[in-house]
Amino acid sequence: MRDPKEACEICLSRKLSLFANLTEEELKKISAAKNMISHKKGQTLFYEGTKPLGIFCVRSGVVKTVKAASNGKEQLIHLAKEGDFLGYTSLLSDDVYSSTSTIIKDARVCFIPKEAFMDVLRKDVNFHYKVTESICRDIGNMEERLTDANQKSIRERLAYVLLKLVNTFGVKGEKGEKIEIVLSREEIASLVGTATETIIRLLSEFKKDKLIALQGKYILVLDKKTLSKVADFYQ
Amino acid sequence: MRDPKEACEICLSRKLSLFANLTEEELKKISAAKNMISHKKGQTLFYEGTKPLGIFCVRSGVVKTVKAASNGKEQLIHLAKEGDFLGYTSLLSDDVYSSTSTIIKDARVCFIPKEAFMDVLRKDVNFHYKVTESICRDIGNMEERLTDANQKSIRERLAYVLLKLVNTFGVKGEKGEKIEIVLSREEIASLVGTATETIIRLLSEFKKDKLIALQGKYILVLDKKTLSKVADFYQ
DNA sequence: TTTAAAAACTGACAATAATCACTTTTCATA
DNA sequence: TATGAAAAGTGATTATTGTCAGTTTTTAAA
Repeated sequence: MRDPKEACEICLSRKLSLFANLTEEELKKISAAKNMISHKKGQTLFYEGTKPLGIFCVRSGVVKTVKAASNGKEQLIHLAKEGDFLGYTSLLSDDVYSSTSTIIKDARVCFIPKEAFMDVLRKDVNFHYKVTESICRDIGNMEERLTDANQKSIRERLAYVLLKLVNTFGVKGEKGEKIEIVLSREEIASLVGTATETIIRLLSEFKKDKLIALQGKYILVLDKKTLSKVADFYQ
Repeated sequence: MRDPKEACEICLSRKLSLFANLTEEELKKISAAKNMISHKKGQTLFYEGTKPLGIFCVRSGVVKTVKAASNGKEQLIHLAKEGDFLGYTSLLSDDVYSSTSTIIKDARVCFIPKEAFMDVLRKDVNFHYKVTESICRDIGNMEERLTDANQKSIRERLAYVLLKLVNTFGVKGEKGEKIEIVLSREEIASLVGTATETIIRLLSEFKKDKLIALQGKYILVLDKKTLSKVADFYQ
């Protein structure tokens, strides 16, 4: 569904994004070129293997990015929220999308065509710097995730993933912090890199140990401190 | 050991690097600011957690980059050879080094101080593009590695690592391709993300199955086709 | 409200990989 | 070339995780 545009100049999510410090003029250019589209859970923004024609900027909602392994399994690479850009690394390396992005919480997403984006990148050195800086930070994060994936047990990794989720999507309540995003057991499994059944079993162990609680579809993190310990060391 | 400088202008490795298309003037600036240092196997270029003061460019030899997991284990992140840059993502994200880089094959490495590097980056938009493009490609590679790490068995991953090594360091011989780099079983284990004993056992299986052969310290890849199959599917 | 499908969950079992406690081989150097 | 240390290799055992074959619960739509 194509929405009436909301100008980038007045967009609140923008403040959180790489566009935070663009000039009025640059924002107008992008606003003029972009589309804002409302998406329902389950809709897909782009598919692995197709060619990027621009970049996506999340106004609201949550988008998951998934990569297919050559043996058919799937890896959840990233969860994008308000202010996050999607698909720009493929655009910038002039490659096809390395992964598929799908809405998992109803979202409004702006699409900015390649030319408008590249134009700002070309003309605004500060913006280019910010982009570079952000990508370099991503590399650091990926190195850490790779290290964890290879050197830690599933139990440690799940604990770590829960802590990351609570950092990004956590909302403090009376008892513990609620992860304000619904992920199926299968999706958590694909994020951690394990079988769905293993996630189910570990979550109920964590629950038994009072590290987490379940509130309907949501996970409440009760004991971050102990969870951090579980994430770091074989107990 | 500090060496007499070899000017970037006449450096053969440069053609393989991100510096390939710099102007004469830019190269002179960098040449003037840099140091070339010869390193023996085992010496370390920089340590995880320290602040980058510039970037490293490999003239010859091989450098491994290793990251410590929070549980004390180690992950081999990258093997850099002639023409490869090291430490620039940490520099560009204004962060401490996320990993440690150590020589594993006697090397000559140039150190380019931050200011000289940033100066070229600031003034030469094309160079900045090339850097961005390269980092974005790295992101794609890391996504693939993460997916493999999480979704594949050790056997598949070892097969995949051997294929990657032969692509990068392979030299064709009469029978198969020789991986022209000496890695200990422990280092291969840290690259694949498993125990040393597991690597030893799998390598001798691969040898038994005539996928590889051992020639002293070197590994010969005999059957890339079957190895690719092993890398992709549970047999 | 019924009903079919999807998701969550459980238990048994098998497979994979880690760990430990060695032996053997290789290598550097005294 | 002797020798001690490091690396490679082996075997037995255990722990972890995956797979399969279900049941139960939840959800969405008729």
